[in-house]
Formats: sequence, C-alpha cells, structure tokens
Amino acid sequence: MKNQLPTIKEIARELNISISTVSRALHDHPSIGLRTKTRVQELAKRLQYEPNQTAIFFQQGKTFTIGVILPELSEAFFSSAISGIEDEAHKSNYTVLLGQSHDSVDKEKQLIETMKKHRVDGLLISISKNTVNYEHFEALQRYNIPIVFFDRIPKIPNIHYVACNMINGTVQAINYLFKKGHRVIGMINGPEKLYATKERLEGYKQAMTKSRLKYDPALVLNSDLSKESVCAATEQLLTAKRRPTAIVTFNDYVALDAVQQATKMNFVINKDICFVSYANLPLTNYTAFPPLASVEQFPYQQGQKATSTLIELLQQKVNGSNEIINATYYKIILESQLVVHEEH
Amino acid sequence: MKNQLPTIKEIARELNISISTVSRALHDHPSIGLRTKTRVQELAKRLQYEPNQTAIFFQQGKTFTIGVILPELSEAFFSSAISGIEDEAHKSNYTVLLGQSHDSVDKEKQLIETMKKHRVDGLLISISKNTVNYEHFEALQRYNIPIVFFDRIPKIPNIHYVACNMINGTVQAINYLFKKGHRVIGMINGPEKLYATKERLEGYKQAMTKSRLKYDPALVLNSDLSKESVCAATEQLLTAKRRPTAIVTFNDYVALDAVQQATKMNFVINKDICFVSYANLPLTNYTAFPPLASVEQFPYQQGQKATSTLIELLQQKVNGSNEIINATYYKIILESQLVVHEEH
DNA sequence: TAGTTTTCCGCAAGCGTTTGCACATAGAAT
DNA sequence: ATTCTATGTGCAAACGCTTGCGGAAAACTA
Repeated sequence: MKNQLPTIKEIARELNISISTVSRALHDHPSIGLRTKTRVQELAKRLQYEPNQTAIFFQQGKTFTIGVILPELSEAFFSSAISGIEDEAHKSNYTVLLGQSHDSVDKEKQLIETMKKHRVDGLLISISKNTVNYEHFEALQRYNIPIVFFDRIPKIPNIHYVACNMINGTVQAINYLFKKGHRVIGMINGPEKLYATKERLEGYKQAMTKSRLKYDPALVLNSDLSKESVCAATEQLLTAKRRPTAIVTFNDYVALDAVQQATKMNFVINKDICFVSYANLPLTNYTAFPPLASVEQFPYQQGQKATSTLIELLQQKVNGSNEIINATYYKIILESQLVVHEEH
Repeated sequence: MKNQLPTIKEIARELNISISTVSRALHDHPSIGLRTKTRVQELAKRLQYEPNQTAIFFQQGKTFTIGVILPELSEAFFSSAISGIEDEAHKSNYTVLLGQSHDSVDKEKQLIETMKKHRVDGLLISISKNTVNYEHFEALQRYNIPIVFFDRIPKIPNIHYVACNMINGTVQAINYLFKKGHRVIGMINGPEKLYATKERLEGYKQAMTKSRLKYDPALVLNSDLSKESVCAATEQLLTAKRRPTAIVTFNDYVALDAVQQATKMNFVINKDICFVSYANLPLTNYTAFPPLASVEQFPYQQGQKATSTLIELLQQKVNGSNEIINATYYKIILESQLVVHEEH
C-alpha cells in the first residue's frame, strides 16, 4: 500500500522499453515510432501518470514560478494588483509564490532569501515604504533572477519597473477643479519621502503654474496617512487665512477622513469645500460624500503589465545568448486617469 | 563567465574531501570532526554557497510549499485571509503558492492540476460558489496531499475544515435588535445554495423562536448579492404589510445597497429602519449610515488557523507511521462575534 | 602489545527526468 | 551482394543533494 505515483521508469519496465524512449514518446519526439508512441501514451493515461515537476524543475534549473513581494495584501490596491499578477502569470503557465513584507525591511530581506531558495525564475516587487537600502535586491543579480518593480519602486538606476504616472492624473484633477471655478486649491499629500508624494506635488505645481495660479506652498501639507495627521492637516487648511475651496487628497481614505473632519467643523461638503482624491475605490459609491472625482491608478493592469514584462524577460534569457549584457531596461509608465463621479 | 552558483561539489573539490562530508558538515552532523566542519563552513560562507532547494525538494519529495486556492483575491474577506495564511506559513518556513478561481469551476480544476504538478505539500481551499462536484478534490487523496478547507467548505463528509459559525453571530445580532425593541425583523440573505446562507437562516430561526417571536418566512428574502437584487429585496420588505423595523443583511455591501434603497424610498435610517450586517469592513466607518452592528468573521484568523492546521497535518505525515489511516478530521469552528458600532 | 572502541570520513546509490550519442534494423540505392 | 540512409531505440551521464553503510585511523583498555 505504498501508493507510489507512477514514474516513467515503471512505464518503461511494463512495456519493456527504455526510459528514454518513454520520455521521448511522452513529448511527441519525432524519432519515436508511432506504434510505441501510442503504446506509451495509452499506458501513461491508464496509470494516470503525471511527470514529477520537482524532478523537472531540478533537471532544467527552472521552476516556472515567479515570486511576488509586496507590502500588504489586505490593502485594496495590492489585492487588485496581485489579482492581475496571478491572472497574467496563469496565462503563461507560471505560478505565483507570495510574500508580504508588512512594510518591514527585515521581512522583505527574509522573503528575498526564501524566494532565492525556492529558485523562482523571476521576481515582482513593490518595496516596503521603509526601504532605503537596496543591496538585497542587487544581490539577486548574481543569481540571474530578474526583477520587475511595480508601483513602489526604488530609486536606483538600472532596473525594470512598471509604475503609474501620477503627475498627469494630478494635472487632470487640478484642471477639473479649475474648470469648476476653484482658484484656491489645497492638497493633503502623503509621507514626504515617498515617490508617490513627490509625483503628486510635481503634478500640482505643473497644473497650478499652467493655470496661471501661482504655487503657494502653504496650501500643500504632508501627512503620514494616519487619521490624526489627516484631520490635523484638514483643520489647518480650513482655518488658514487663504482658505481653499477644494482639496486634493493623497487617496480615498484620506479623503474620507478629511470629509469627516470638515463636516465636524461645520463645513458643507461640495458647497463650502470640495474633495478630489486618488484610487477610485469602490467604497466611494457608498459614502455620503464621496470625492467629486478620483485619479484611478489601475492596480490590476499594473500587476498584469509587470507580470507580462517579467515573463518577456524570462523568455529572452532562454532564447538569447546567455551573456548578452542586457543594457535595456524596461521603464513602463501607465497613465493615471481622472474618473469623475458626480455630474452635477 | 558562466556565473554558476557554487555547489557542495565545488567545496568538496577545493577542500579535497568528499561531497558527503561537505553535506554533513553543513548540517552539523555529529560524525564530522570539528576541524573539517569549520573549514567547510568557512569556505561555504566565503563562496556564498546556498543549497539548491530544487534539488532538495526533489530529493526529499517535499517542497515546503502550500497551495492556496480561493475565489477572489480582491475581495476584502479573502485578502485578509490570505494575509493570515501567508503570515502563519512564513512562521513555519512554508511558502505560499497562490491561485484564484474567480468562482469558476474550470479554473478551480486547472489550479488543482497546477498545484499537483508543483507538488505542493498541502492545500488550502475556499471553494468557488459554483462548485457542486467534488471529484477533483478527492483525486488529491491519491497524491497524499492533505487539504484544509476554509470558509467556503464543500458538503462532503471526510474533510478537514476551518469555518466561522454564523449561527451564533446571527443569534447575537437578532438578540441585539430585540433588546433595542425591534419585534419585526427582516433578513436579506445570500444565494440559496450557499452554506453561509443556510447558517444565517438557521441562526435567524433559532433566535426568533427563542425570543418568542414566531418565524415568518415572508420576512426572509434571498438575493444573489447584486445591487439590483438587493434593492429589489429591500423594496419588497419595506413595502410589505408586515413591515420590519430592522433588517439583517448578508454582508456590509448588501447593507450599504439596502441603505441607499431605503433612503431613496424616504425612510429615515436608524429611525424608521435599522440595519445590522456581517463582515465589519473598515469602510463602514466612513459611510453616512453604517450598520448599527456587524458580525465579525475574523478572516485573518481563519486563514491563520487553517494554515496551522494544515501544517500540523503535514508534520503528522512525516512523523507518524505512514499508514495510520487518519480517521480523525479537523473540524474547526471559530465563533463569529457581533461588533456594535453605535452606542446611542 | 594486541585487542576494542570511538571518531571521523568516503563510497555509492538513489530521487525522476532529459538528452547527446551510439547502435541496431530496416529498406533503398548502387 | 554490398554500401548507404532513414528510422527507431537504448545507454549513460548529468542535475545537486542526502544518507546507509563500510572502513581507516586514532584513541583507549587491558
């Protein structure tokens, strides 16, 4: 009752042929006669033979597995992204090995070790927001494991990445508000060091100058995204002498907190003060005062694109001569897009 | 410039000892002299040697990988669950291979094939809501791959599972409403065939009879969770001659849709009509009229528990005599819990 | 000193597959 | 009949590692 799974060896024995013939027959190799080919295939089916992938992985030095490291699975953005990743990987018969860093650098390093051990063919990474040191990524070069970063990308030169251009989306957001007559527009931005924060600020500046409103630094506040800091920022903006009539917030959650705070301060939403944000989460359909518009960042598509890029990279590695120093790096920018919710 | 990774073979050659000695030295095997042990370990470190896991996987017939199949990663419940799974697996040095079925039976079958190919040690599954046939799970028995189902569990006898008892939570919900003075309590339930639906109904009946309110089938409506069907159900309940003053809804999203519909019909929420639901999503903090209370189902904990159970099962397989017919099946029930939001 | 134990290490098999190469058998061409 | 080409098939090595077993050298016992 060993219940051992059948191997090509058994098939070979039972048919009195060599294992190499069996292997080739199973792969439809041209140099195998039709007779034996069918005999083998039929017995294989009867025995419910399935190749032992671990043996093949080992033998081929390839696992058809891509590792994914991201900060937090339960965040809507990332769960959409991983969804796109998984779907895209599955199309090309790759599987997804998963790890979340919980925004901890240590965990991130550990995960990279694990991925390395598991000999993933490639890696998709969205870095932890505390990561400032990038050696652990570079170490992977030795192993010839390509990485494609997505969304949260490190600031080092020679990397592949997929990201969403927030500048453009921000410009659209400001222009939208401008067209609705707003002239004093505030911004509650994210943590200063984040790339995403910089891009939003950049977009803000561009749009303001283009609209011939001058850029007033007092109207742009950073927050660490906690409820407290958002409320504080909201209060500061709404009590300033140059009070904005509209505020662009770092994401939908920030917008919701800000709306709450503004309401508490007896401002009438969409009359005294309007909000526009990023993310376009489904929940905004249900809130009393959703942001007037949201900049959509297409997490699912980002995930898909990052995955297809990685897989392309992997194909190149197989086909091309091993040692072409691949001097070209993919830097893929998806455009963000303003989605307007209310039409009144 | 082959950039080949070092193997124990190289270490052996360089030190003029056998590979078995190297292997044992690396594993701190007692029968290796301290001298050679340190020599080996130092060279290994210098060469940045790392064992080739795929070789080990193959050799040991074990991958330290657990497969996870669930319907939809971007649903809040499942993204929390996977988060718990990943965290728990990581604690025991297991990795997570991921697949989402998108509630499609075919995809689910494919994924099981993939997982089988990858020789995962065990499987965690939350079945697609369309799955009625369970052969593809049973086929895994042959491979000695244990499965632990979680949350969405199939109706077959001999399985391991982790689930959340919704009966109790439902009873709590009804009692809560009862204490607040409600005597006519409606329910917008989910798709009829779902186990979760049955449990909620069961809890509803129990609580109603216990509170000496008789069970009125007209007050319980099923929905397919789409916005349309929820609105229809809401309308039907609110226009019935025996109109409920409170409604228990299948989950928070349903509650939000129902609230919208009720508002549209000029009912004043929390006065004319109250809502209680399941899930306790964070978004409910932000909505204008969140449900008064929510039954929390602890997805993260469910994920954790399912994972630790599976790992325990895997240990047993290793230790115990191979052929103990393990007649005991884990049937783990977490208790749901009512979380009250408003205190007025 | 001879026998006994302990300490340390190497040999080789085995895990399941793929694949370059040699080789056998057939029929075709000379 | 002899040489030549297809056409099939088998041999054996390789992938990197673990592990049972046997055996040499060193340490100890009497």
